[in-house]
Amino acid sequence: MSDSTFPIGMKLRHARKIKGMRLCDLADQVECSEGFLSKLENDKVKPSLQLLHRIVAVLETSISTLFSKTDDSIVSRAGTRQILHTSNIRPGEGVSLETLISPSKGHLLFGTIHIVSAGGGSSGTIIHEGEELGYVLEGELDLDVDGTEYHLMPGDSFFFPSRLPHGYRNPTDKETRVLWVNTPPTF
Amino acid sequence: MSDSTFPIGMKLRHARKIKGMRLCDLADQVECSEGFLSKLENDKVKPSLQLLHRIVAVLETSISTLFSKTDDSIVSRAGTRQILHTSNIRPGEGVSLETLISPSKGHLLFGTIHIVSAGGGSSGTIIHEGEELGYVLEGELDLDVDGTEYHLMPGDSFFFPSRLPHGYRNPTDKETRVLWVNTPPTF
DNA sequence: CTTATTGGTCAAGTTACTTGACCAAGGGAA
DNA sequence: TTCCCTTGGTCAAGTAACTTGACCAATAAG
Repeated sequence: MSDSTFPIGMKLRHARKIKGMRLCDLADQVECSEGFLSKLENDKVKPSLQLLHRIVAVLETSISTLFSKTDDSIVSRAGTRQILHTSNIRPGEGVSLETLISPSKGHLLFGTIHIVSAGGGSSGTIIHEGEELGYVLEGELDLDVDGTEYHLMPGDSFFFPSRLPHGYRNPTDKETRVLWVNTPPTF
Repeated sequence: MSDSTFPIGMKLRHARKIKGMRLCDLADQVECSEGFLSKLENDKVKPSLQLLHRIVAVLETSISTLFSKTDDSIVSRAGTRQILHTSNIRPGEGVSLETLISPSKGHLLFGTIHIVSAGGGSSGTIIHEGEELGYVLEGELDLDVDGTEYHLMPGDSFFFPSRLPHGYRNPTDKETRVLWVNTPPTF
């Protein structure tokens, strides 16, 4: 039973929740039984590779993501974290990401510190599934969610479903740092 | 019915969930019916002030907190947030939770600021499903995860699967504030 | 050809919450 | 007083979503 079973249940459940599906919805689309999916999400059965394939297809994730080892460095120290510059990827945005959780996929949570330089901001309002939670550590931020703009000061926080179109900008001439957590990386 | 009823239902539900109580548990302690509490949390009835008093006593919140205006669901401002006291923790070991996410059902993310008073901390290492992410805003924290202790300073962060036994303590004589996000909301 | 094991199905059970029917107590107005 | 009506509840049946146990077809092994 529970020999060397890799615990993918929780990840599957999360992937399903992200899509707002019930077990019966998923069972419907995957064409298997609801009960089996329940047992699967509770790590009480092992699925066939074929079935698993159909499941990850519907949930829009991948088997490799599912089985990737979740990084176990528990604590990350201030100043020691990997910093990614989005301008290396898409030029001219002036946003850096300090990774709180090593983005080794398969996590349910994803956390970064958005370091938004003066005048910088996000570009394309990315719309995806999941939820976003943020907390302004330092500086100010103009956050635009679903057409409404919010001016945030240190200590303010925000929360919204990722499906709402959203973007942000730092209107000041000082750097802004925002702790940003969202559900899953979708890698 | 829904005339000028201030919507306290969700806040009550949230306060209850924080304490890990079911409707029947609360009904038991408050000495009223489960059904009435359900309707109350769904803003379908108005309670007597007496009953409400007993409820907030058990949930360790206050009527004034309950009726304080929570602004828009997306942004919550520093200093305006609901504060809950956890007391399934040993008495006198002050930990308060400042809720970042205005309580609503079905969220994937749950975020609070743990305000740990000098010498305070969690007691029973609670084990549940999901993942935990934290960031020390201010003060210091001794975090114990799966038998290993970490001493955290401001700006340090941590991340671990909730299934690992964990607890924390503030070893200093200054208040510590930790931004804490987890998934799923404590059920 | 038996006998086990694997990968499932199906329907009954459980949990936690919700809802509708009802009811006792108090407070006017006639 | 009696009648009615609102308020603040109770109680038990209903429901949504998940879980579990019994079982079964199709290989695989002896």
